[in-house]
Amino acid sequence: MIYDFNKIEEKWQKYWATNQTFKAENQSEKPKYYVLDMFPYPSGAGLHVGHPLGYIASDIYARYKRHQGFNVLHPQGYDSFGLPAEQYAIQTGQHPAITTAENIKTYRRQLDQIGFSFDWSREVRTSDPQYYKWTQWIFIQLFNSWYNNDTNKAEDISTLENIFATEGNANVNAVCDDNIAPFTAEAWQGFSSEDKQKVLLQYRLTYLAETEVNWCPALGTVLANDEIVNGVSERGGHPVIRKKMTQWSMRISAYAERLLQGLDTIDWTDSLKESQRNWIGKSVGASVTFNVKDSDAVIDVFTTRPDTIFGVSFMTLAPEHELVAQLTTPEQKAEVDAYILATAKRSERDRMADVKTISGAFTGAYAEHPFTKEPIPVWIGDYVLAGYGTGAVMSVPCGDERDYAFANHFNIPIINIFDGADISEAAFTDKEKTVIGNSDFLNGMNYKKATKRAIFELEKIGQGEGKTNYRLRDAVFSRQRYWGEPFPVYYVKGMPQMIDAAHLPIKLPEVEKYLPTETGEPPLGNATVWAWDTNKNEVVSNDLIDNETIHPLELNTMPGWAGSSWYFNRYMDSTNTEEFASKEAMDYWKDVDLYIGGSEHATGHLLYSRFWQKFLFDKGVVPVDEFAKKLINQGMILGTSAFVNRVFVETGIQKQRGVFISNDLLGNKGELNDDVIGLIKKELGEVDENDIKIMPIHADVSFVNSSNQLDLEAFKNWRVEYNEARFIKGKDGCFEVAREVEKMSKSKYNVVNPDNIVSDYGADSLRLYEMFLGPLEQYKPWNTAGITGVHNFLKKLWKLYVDDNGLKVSDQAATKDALKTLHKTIKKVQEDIENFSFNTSVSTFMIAVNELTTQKCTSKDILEPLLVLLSPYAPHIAEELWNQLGNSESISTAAFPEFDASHLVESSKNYPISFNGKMRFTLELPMDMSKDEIEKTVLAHEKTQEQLAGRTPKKVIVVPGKIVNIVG
RNA sequence: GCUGAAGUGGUGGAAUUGGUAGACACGUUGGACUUAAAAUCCAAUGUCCAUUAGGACGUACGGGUUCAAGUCCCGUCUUCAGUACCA
Repeated sequence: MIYDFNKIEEKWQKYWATNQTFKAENQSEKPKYYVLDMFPYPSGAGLHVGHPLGYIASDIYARYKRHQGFNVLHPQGYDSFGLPAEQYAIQTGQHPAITTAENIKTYRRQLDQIGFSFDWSREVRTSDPQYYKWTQWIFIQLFNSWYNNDTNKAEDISTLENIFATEGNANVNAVCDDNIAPFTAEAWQGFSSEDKQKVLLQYRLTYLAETEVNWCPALGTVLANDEIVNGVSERGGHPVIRKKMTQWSMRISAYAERLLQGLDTIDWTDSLKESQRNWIGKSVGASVTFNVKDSDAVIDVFTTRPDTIFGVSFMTLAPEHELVAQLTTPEQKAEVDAYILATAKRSERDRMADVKTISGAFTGAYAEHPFTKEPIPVWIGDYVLAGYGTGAVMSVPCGDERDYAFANHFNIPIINIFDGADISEAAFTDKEKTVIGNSDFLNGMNYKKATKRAIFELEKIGQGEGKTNYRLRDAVFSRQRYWGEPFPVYYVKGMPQMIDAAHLPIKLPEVEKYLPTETGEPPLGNATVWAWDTNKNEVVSNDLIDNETIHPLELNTMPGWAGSSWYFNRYMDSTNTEEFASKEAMDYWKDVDLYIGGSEHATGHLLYSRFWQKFLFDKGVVPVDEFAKKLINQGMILGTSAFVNRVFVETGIQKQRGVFISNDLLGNKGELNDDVIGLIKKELGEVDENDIKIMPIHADVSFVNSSNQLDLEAFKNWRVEYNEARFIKGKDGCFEVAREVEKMSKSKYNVVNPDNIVSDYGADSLRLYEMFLGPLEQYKPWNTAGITGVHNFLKKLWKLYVDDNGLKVSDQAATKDALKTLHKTIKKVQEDIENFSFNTSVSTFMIAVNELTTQKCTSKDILEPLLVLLSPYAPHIAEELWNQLGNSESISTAAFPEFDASHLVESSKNYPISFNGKMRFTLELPMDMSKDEIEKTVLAHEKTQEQLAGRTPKKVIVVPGKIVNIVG
């Protein structure tokens, strides 16, 4: 009987589906364990071999936990709103829901054939109205909440209204917009409904505000900071500009401190926590108020170095700062205006790329030093960012490199306020070695003391206080797209109103075109049935809008991260129509025990999800305030791209035909030698050698064999322009390509599809091989050639159980050697799984099978438990053999074999005998031999005498059970 | 610049507490079987020297600690990822 993997795998996949083997129950006597993958966006290209890597790892863990007796929740779903489906809709007119459904079908087929133990009964799709109903519901909860700094949690907006009605807003300690005008209780009661709504909007956890956003004209939408890479859009690489727009924002900044503190309570990778810490960007310092000479205006700054306040020799405002126009003197106006215009023209990208150029302008105004009352010139400069702190800094050139450079450039005096520091060449920035001088009451103090004292003195004169600043900005939540969650929002007199949760979901309307409207409104502006009837509580035609009972609906949709910020909770009770998930289900499953996904989500999905979880926790909706206890990042599988070297002659002949040269004819850096130039001339005729250029061009990796040789016919037929291609072949008559490791991507023609691997080698081979490639978290290149190794292993394993006559497993008692092999394997595999070191356990299985084959082991006592060990990794073959051994139940819940150390006890050890630390020979000695005896035996040995060649050893180190080292 | 991760044969990688560096695979070479090929099996395979016995060198580089260092300490270099004037 041969190992017919295709048949076996199909059989068991069917069995698992029919018997709902992996369906998790919300009640169980067993302890719970929740294993989650980051759910995929179902793209049109389908899965490539890189995608399942993390899924295989989590599946192994989930299956292992089932063997350990846990009730395991291991769900899967789709993050199915997104840009590619919409772009496709724009191009083809095909509704994104249709393409999305098709893509999901492909994904499901591909996932099923790899044999994952997902509980598909809990599948979620973010674009399903039954799912986004609850995304909209959460949005409403956020709208109806404010953040109370006194209780340090989100509270219902009604508690805030009560405070306003009884005492005004003077004593409210809330996270809110800047510059909210103070009002009394009487004033509040006198406000119109619109005025009240305007005020409340400044406190709500999601709010409408005019914000400067990253507008991408090519995509017709706003992008979040983490959707922009190097100044261009992450998807598509289109340019991004700054633009002011009214947008929904999420007051994530309210949770900055808790998001930071929470990191200490969760077991996530250090690098990931570090990126979140940097993103939150906490800095402790002081806010300082500078009065302006001859003006009522004051300039607020934030500084982390209040101890250097006597070193201030100028102030710098961001060019966009609101006071600039007011402060600029008539004499300086022309210069300042010109500077503002120049910086506005520079894109964000230019400003970032060009850090070294110092530029700025003097406003003509002077601020007043809070203590010395000396005048301080006020400058503007684009090294100060409008978006951070107050958009203004007190410049201390002696203690800050940027201020130093700026002062030098514009010949502004530099005051040295550090004792014993040399600032003739550069600023002195070492906080630890700081001794303040030339600073009145701060003289002689170190950084810590001086900081405290400076804040104390500032508070005394009412011109400053200690302050903590966070870099984390509120997140823009509106997108000008079609394929996203609609907001449950309509507008009355320009003020946003929430639709009652009872009427959710508000479904996406049909539109004819998925592009922005001609007036520049988002795609939903094309919808003709997109108005809210407040009497009937339903969406009605726009024609009926009367602004009395029928009002326009919001035209923006929610961003990609909306649906993914809470899906892990929905899996706990995904079909619930009454609640987002039942309390019982959430109390049982609580949180994700193991979350596996890519590190690219560090400051996007993983931060927003933690924010929403904390908010929902504050509202009593979820039972824990961190959603994932442990998180592991899987590395990426990279593609090995193939390049054909195209010979290109600058004068332009031969262009259309294309002449290619084998890679082995070129030097390491692609250089040409005389012989090769001769060959090229033979092919192209007389050309000037200096005009010959070699251009590597991507070739599809499927045309290339494992020896890097190109299938010329396949390449010629690939594209019309290559039909007539000519090839200068290499030394062995073959045509060789150059190879390079790159990200796996369709555009690089290096994608390897798992479907082919599964049909050629089977899902078990694919699973094992993906794990065998290397440590889970590492980036590593894919090389299909190596898969024969694990495939051979499975064939060998099969032969251990089955031969030409069928099953050959016997009831014979296990030999000592076989027991040792088994228990060694149990120990190692268990340790490996718990350390997520899946690559080494594959090796361990190989060693076990090699050993048992040598031992000619047929004992059921050995071979049956071995299947349980293997089943998380290669579940199909394990189920099949388990079944053939006479088990009627699935292997998936069989108990994990118990390790018994007694089988590993050795009676002797093959000691390495070293001389001066260098191993020379080994010597078999009994384990119970004493140290002295070992030393005596080793010294008496003839090989030792040979090594010593008459010398007397100075010292002999004996570590029983480990090593003997002779020094001398 | 800062932060994080890493650097071991031709390749992927192993060595969990300092104790036989290169497990396990791929590839390569040789052999068996075969008319041949595939499949399978066996053997060799870090580099260099040596007919053998054996020896020298060897975990990015330079130092150090130790009987013993891929592993610990100090310094340097390189690669990858994230971040980017954050006051």
